[in-house]
Amino acid sequence: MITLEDIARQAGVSHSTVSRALADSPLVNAETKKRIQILASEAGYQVNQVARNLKARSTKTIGLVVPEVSNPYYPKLVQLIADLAREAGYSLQLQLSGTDQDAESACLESLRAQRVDGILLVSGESGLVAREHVNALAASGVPLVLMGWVESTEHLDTVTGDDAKGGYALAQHLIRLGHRRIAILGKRPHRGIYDRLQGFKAALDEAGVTLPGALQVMAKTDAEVGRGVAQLLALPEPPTAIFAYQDSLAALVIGYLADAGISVPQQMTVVGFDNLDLATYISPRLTTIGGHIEPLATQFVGLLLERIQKAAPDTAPQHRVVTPQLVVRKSCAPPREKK
Amino acid sequence: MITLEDIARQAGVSHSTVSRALADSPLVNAETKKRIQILASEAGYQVNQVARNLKARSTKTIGLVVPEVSNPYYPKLVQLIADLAREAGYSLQLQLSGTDQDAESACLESLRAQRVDGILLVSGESGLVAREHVNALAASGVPLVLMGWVESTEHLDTVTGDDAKGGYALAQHLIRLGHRRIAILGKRPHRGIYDRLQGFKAALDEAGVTLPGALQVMAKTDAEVGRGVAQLLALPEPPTAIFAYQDSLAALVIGYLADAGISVPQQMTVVGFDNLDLATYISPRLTTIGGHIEPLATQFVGLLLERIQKAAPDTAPQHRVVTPQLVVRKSCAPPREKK
DNA sequence: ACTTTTCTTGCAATCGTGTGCAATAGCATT
DNA sequence: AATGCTATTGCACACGATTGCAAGAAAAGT
Repeated sequence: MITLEDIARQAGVSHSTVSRALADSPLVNAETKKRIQILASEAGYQVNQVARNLKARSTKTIGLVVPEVSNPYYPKLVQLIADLAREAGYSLQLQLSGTDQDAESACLESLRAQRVDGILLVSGESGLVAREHVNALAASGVPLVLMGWVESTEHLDTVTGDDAKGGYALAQHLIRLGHRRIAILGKRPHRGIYDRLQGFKAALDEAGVTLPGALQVMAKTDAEVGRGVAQLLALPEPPTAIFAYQDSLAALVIGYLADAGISVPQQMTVVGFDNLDLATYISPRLTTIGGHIEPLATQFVGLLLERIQKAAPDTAPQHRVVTPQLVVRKSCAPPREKK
Repeated sequence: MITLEDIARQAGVSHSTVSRALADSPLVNAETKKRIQILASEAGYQVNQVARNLKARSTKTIGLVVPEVSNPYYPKLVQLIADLAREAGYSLQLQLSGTDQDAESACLESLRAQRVDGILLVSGESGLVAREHVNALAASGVPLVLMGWVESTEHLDTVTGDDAKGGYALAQHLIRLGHRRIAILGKRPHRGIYDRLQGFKAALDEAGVTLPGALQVMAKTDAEVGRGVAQLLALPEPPTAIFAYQDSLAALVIGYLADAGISVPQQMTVVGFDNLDLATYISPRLTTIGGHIEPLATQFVGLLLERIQKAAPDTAPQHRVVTPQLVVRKSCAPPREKK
């Protein structure tokens, strides 16, 4: 690999002059500057960022920790974050924390070792696993913003979607359509999911709609979602609408309903949450809650950049909240008349 | 940020000793080693990878260039690559080249500047944009493996899926089911798509099935896919099967068919390509071509690691090909009897 | 007691850039 | 001609870690 020194030798000057020439410093004679620049570009010189980073004590890189990227929610987020980071002149160091317990800590360690300028942490379903690591990082002054629904993080910068409001809007929508027997179906709930449910249930309560236990189904695997759907259909009084609290779940539910010969929305209303691209790929296109991911990404990156660039880092922790909205598509209809 | 020197001062030794102690070198007295290790961990010392990388002239990082991550094909690939890289002890530097023409070059420049140990390049729909950059990189000895369907890359290491075989298998499947009027629908084709079509057409040819121009629809946007579907349905003799050569397209097609009151597979057979998770989310679950992404990722990373670790870098370029397989699900049925 | 070996440690150079400071030369000012 | 100013360049150190080499002490051998 070719260095400043190599160029310097060719040009018959010192490496300092080359460094300055390539930085377009006014401290270099205009002609030699030009000459060096041409020489360097011909030689295919490329600055060694590692050395530069060491000297500059900054890497112009932000670390992004995300549980996985096979779950379609995250890629959308990653794409937005990557674009924003690039715009701001930062590289992205992606770390996938997976579902493994230790991995989240390992990711943070690695990012710290690599001296990223700041860290964006998206906690997974199991919540904030590496709590002590995060606290240590924050204490040592590494800019860090947390996304997600984790408790006891008042001392950290956070960005969160107001899932309760989303759930509320969704329930309201179903009630307005006339539904009274509404089921909830999902995988093991974590904090964010919990908020969705709370909001949803609050709206039901206000409308005087009851939610018997038989209409609340928890499934762990895809196959269990199938069994859950069958279970709901087998009830003496089956629901007229199902709230699957993630779009991918809703897609599965629609699939299993189709297996049972039930068409959506004619015979059953289904709604999801998050408004992933997936929601427009399935048929019927899904009514869901959306519009929050973009502002979440914007706030996420924006807050981190503020922390990185601010000289005074000890302002009070911020908690930014983004409100999602109802996205009405084709998966809902009024309930059929009872016969 | 705390350095070796700081620990050294606390321990009353030189920084060299600390370095050796933390590396668990046998050149340090067992007791002092222990003492230093404890001291360092208490102080929360974390090695500065930037400095270490500079000295080691290696970063234990591989760069991954991917067009985007919002197209569901890529996240699956990224996830697999990330997992493999981590297993091998490498970090991942993700770069999104987007659709912009210059961006691909910029990504490569950036990765080279950061002195990644090797580069994985996935070319986008428009083919290999940064051809001269890639050649320069390869010539300068940076390990680089290319994925994708790009012409004139015999001098580079490549990993490719045998899309022609996939297309062939798909057509065969449709023909066996009895279909004779089969439409092809897709977005602007690039090289990989081209192979899919060639294989597909070859199988049709062999079976003596003709493919009139009216049954080949190209769409640029999602909306045009809708118009394309309408167009096909409006034909005097509409097709009995549609090959949408990406799963996401197939999903859209099924959606538009539903809009027109056509049910899949009873009234129309639809097949896709790639076997994304999406294929099981939509209903009916999609018959498609799959199983290639995992081995693609394995070969991709494996070949790069071989190049990185091999002392002799001038072996002949390799071209690894992965054969995909037919995945039969629920989106196909024999054609209806003509009335 | 003297030499040789073994352990342990520190010195100093290195990786490639960036930059404060000093040095030199050229030119203008008086 | 002496002085001051400016433009240009190089020296040398710093960033934080690794590592070959030498040095010193302790132990062992004769």
